[in-house]
Amino acid sequence: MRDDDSNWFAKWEEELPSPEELMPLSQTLITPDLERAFGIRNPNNPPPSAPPPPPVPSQAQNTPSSQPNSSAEFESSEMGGNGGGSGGAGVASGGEEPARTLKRPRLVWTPQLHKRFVDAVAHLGIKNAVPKTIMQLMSVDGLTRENVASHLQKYRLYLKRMQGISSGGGNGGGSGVNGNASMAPGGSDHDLFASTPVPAHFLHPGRPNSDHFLPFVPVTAMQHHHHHQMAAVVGHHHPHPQLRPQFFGTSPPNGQFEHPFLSRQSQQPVQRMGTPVHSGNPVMASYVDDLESATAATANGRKVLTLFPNC
DNA sequence: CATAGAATAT
DNA sequence: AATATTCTAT
Repeated sequence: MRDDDSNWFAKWEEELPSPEELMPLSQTLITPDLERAFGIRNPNNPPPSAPPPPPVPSQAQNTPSSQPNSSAEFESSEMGGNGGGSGGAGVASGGEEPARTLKRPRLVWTPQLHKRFVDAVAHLGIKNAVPKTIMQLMSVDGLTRENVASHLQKYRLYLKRMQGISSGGGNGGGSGVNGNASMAPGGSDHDLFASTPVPAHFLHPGRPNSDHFLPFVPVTAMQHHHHHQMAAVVGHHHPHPQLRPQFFGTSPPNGQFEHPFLSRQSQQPVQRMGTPVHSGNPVMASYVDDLESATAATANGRKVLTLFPNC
């Protein structure tokens, strides 16, 4: 009589690991608005018709005022009970913040994004589930290793907590929002983590098992029509040459197929945005920061970037 | 030197 | 509380 939790589990697994479904994990954090604002385009998400050239001030050297204001076009996603909302668009204005050292808004992990995260981890296996790999597998443009690492850290704590209590976590259902706040002693990420079921192997430390599923499928599909904006965020501010998993599939010029995740991407000075900040550092390309569809309200002046509205 | 992980800061 | 940033170990 205690196997009722195996249900949601199986269900979850069923719809989860479809490599083919996962492969095209190419979501972008950059919203169309952002693309327009920056004059950048997503090779994956080319607009059907040529959009009118927005009065983009073209990159102006390092003008601090180049702060992309958040012109958030709220998706008007109806959320249950959201009263209020973000009504006003805060035109930040004001002062010119030193755009130098642009700081990117905090990434908001939505259930969808988290799902991708968990899926990636599940496919990689705990052993290979390291930030970098996860990040690559997720293929979420804009997502950084640091973002994933931070989330991973917290996720691990969550898992530990669950192991401690062994009771579940069940939520599952999954259908949408659930006002379930369930257990978790002293926990708090309920809603988020609980939204996504946890793979069994995660809870079992010692498990000789395991091969998970197949290795991977040769990524070839990348042009699928799926307008699903995943999330948007990020910029960069660190002297860390981040790689940009934008085009993964496509036959490698090497003629050799390699696992996308294992592929050594090293640092590719991919300069793709229309922000040729030539302030002296050709490698420093800060980009994207703005938000759209946001429900995140500001809390304190801290600009928050929110991901997709809801599922 | 780069990355993972924990610790710490915001 | 949720993320980011920093520090340390590998």
